Amino acid sequence: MPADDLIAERRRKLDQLAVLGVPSHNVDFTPTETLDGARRLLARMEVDSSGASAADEAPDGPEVRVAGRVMQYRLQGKSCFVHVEDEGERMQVWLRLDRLGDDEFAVVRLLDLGDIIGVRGNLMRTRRGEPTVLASALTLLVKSLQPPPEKFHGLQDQETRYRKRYLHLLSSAAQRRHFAARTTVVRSLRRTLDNRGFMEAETPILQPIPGGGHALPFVTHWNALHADVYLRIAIELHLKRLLVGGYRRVYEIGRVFRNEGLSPRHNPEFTMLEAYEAYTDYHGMRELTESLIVDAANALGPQQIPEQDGGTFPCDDPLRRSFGGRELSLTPPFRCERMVDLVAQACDFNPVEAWDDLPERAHALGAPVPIGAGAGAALLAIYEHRVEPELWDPTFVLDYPAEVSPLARKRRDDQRFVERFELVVAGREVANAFSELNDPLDQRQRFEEQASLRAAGDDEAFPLDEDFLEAIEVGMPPAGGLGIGVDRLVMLLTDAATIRDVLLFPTMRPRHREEASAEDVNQSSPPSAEDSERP
RNA sequence: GCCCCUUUAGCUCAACGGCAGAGCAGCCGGCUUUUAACCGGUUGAUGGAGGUUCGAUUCCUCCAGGGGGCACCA
Repeated sequence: MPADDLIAERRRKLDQLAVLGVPSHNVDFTPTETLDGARRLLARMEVDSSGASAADEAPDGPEVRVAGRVMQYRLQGKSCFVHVEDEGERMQVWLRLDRLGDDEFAVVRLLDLGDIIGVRGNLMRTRRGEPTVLASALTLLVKSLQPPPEKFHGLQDQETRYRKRYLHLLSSAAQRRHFAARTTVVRSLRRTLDNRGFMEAETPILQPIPGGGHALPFVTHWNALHADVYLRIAIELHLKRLLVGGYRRVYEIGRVFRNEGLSPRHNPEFTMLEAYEAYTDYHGMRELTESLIVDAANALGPQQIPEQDGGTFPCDDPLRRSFGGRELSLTPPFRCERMVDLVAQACDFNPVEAWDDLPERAHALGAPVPIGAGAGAALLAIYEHRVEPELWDPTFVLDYPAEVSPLARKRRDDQRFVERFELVVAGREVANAFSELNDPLDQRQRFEEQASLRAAGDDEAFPLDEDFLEAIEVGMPPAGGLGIGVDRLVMLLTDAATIRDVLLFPTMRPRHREEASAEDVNQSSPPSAEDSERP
């Protein structure tokens, strides 16, 4: 039956309800118990009465009011069982003609899966032992006009799951728990930072010059100024300005936007945590990173972890987790290695000694090196090609080539490297941090190197940001800075295979060409500034 | 951007190139302790456009969406 017919059928029921004088949307119903609370109340009552009233001829238990969405509906003549669901809990409701009377039972006959109802009634157990509210009054709170997903198999279609997440969520308690876990992680990140005296800041998303990361920005248009502006690709440069302004510890958890394709690990908009602390360096950030991750894992609690024979066993240590069918240990302290040492172990040469040969060696190893790349970029390419995918348990990879780190402070003992680490877990980068460059002369020089890369065609090289340089010239305290891809961290901690499984509303292509062109029309004739003047 | 897979009823799934089936949901009828309730009846579909063929859900081409991989990317 076409969807339109199913909707028409439900609208027909609205008309019938109107004839009965029953509003389709009611607001004056206040539950006395959550479904879980009602269940516990029943259990408590049974304990208090020493089980004496558990017999099937038992009188009614305490009266409650509960509400929820109708997920199952079993009408049998003059009696009807429904399961309502709310906050991930389900509870059976028993609607009987002899309790409700003809008028309200007529409403029962017009119920559909997906409706939201409120029930006043008494707690009891049915013959099969199921906790049940035996209804003495029924209030239709919301009539649903759309057919819900299949009640047993749920919503299987990946595309619909992503595009209509509300359907996915309402048909799957497991999904709701999954996304609640994301909130638990984010809340834990904030708590860890707040406890350490960090101040949460909100900095601009619309920026005249996008900076702080290697990425292409989205461009948008500011009508009033007849000027293009960019959506931020990183938070970094504004948080550093706040250090100049005198805050000692600042952070932001917010959305950044990168003009890239989609993949299981990439969404064009994603959530970044960046934190900056004065008078410390990347070693301080290392300690902070470890705490953030350990705290988040502990906040999530234990998880089933995989066994060699393919099974799983429950483990009460939240730091022993499962990812992709393999055990992952987040037990601190995390391993800590210099990039050059890791490369030396994986290949049979010392990259520091072979410095000038690195582009050639990278090429020989099949590591993709950008054209015109120097030794530093080649070292990074070798590392990413040969080492990074093999790192499983958390590993801090220290001391990146200066060439690929234009915002990090150089090592005093070797100017070819900067004080920077990335934390790699399960072959993926989860965090990136460095001792922040606060020498304006060095910073200007690095920007100029980037500018020449830009001129050579690297459109992801950093643009020179004069306003930022001016801020650094005022004087930024020595500081450590940290960035964590929150979505990827959540993936790790919740064993999610794709970033879309940790984003409530992942970016999707417009479904039809018509949709896309409709947006084009809007963009080509935006409302003028005069038309949209605020009151 | 490239390669592979995929798209059948509102949902979940079938169908050697030969009349497109089922379960759930819906509709009609029955049923006052059901549990994916049950019983009888019933409505409803091949992503879009071409092509090959007597005949296309099936084979081919193109387009669109989705999934996976590569590349880009952190």
